[in-house]
Amino acid sequence: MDQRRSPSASERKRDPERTRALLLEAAAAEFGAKGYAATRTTDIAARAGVNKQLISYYFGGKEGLYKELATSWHGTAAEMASPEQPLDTVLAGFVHTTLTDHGRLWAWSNLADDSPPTDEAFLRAQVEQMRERQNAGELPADLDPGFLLLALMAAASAPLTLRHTARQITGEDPATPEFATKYAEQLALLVRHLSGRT
Amino acid sequence: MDQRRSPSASERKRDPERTRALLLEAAAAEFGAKGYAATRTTDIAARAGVNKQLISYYFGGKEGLYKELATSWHGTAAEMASPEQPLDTVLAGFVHTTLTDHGRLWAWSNLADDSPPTDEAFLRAQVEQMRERQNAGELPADLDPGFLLLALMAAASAPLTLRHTARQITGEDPATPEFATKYAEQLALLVRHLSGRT
DNA sequence: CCGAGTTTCAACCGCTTGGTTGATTAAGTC
DNA sequence: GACTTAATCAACCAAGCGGTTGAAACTCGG
Repeated sequence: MDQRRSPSASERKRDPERTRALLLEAAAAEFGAKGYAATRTTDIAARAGVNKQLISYYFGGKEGLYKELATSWHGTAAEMASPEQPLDTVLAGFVHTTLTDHGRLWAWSNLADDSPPTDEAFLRAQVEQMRERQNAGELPADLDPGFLLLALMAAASAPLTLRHTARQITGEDPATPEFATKYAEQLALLVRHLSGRT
Repeated sequence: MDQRRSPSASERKRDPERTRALLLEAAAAEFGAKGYAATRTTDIAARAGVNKQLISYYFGGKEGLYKELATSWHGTAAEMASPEQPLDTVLAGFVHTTLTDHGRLWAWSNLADDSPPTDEAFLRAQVEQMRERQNAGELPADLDPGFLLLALMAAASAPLTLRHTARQITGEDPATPEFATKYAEQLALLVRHLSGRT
């Protein structure tokens, strides 16, 4: 399986792990760009630079590849769940994941009926964090923490979920780091108003 | 559906307008539920209760049907653009369009690369309205009105764009009128905090 | 350097897709 | 009531889909 040995490894001709990684990366890009249904396995293989049969060989087909991605996403989400950082930093991090292939994949899977990448633990932790921020006076206490989290997450992912609308409103391409940074700053200002401090 | 005609209309055998309407309605439901790529013309025809060839006959195919829907949506959006209503009312209206087939269609088209339903005039008017609300002290003036509008629209459509996430956070089905009402109330509270009034 | 096992690929397959065809039925006209 | 036009349908089709096959290319222990 994994003979990740030192010598002659740099330009190995056959390298299954590298092939797997290439396929996962390519699949994230394709699925993220067009959604599951519109994605062609041929395109994934072409982007990865390998034969399309390898999708079946390594992942058991298109769906297996998709599910592997959906689960691997959990890790990405969790590492962003900074425990006690200021809220605007957390939001900024969230805004920036908007630009990644995994972020786009997450948006697609939220709309579709298919298996949602259930990372309930992560979400529960985030709700709890909201409640703490409310207790600390950082956020208004009369709001339901769950709904508040939902609204903030949705607002943060606007460049992704409302991509065309965002472009029409601002005249800029929302899929750029510059846009994300600027938008995150505005969100920081917004939550500052929420906390009562002008 | 609506047989609003006087003579012998109740059970007409051939009725092209009715057929067109049935197809449009069915297409909105199917496209809204699964997105363009995953929708099968056979399913649309079956839901409408007509032969699938009529899609080509009346709309020139699947894509023509989709585009017809995308343009007809503009009207729906515009009528919601209430000129001088309180902001929370506007937001509540927006939250509730989340439940409609057209709303779901809008969400899908925002993610996809395909022709965005450009209703620029509507959006420009909304931005201008934001600016007025800022001048009136209803909203903080140090925020960019475009970004503010974007954030509020994204937050309002959270039950739609972050459907699974919303369900996991709240434990309820976000696609119900009850949820929309409750969520709209929370948003109203939120914007009240934004305006500075506790 | 050989043989066993792994990794890769070109070619192919059955199925589903969106769309078309040609015929059938109803409505309007004189 | 024959003729024309519009509306509807069942059957069919080429193209594209995801997936499989069987063998070639490679790696590595002996």
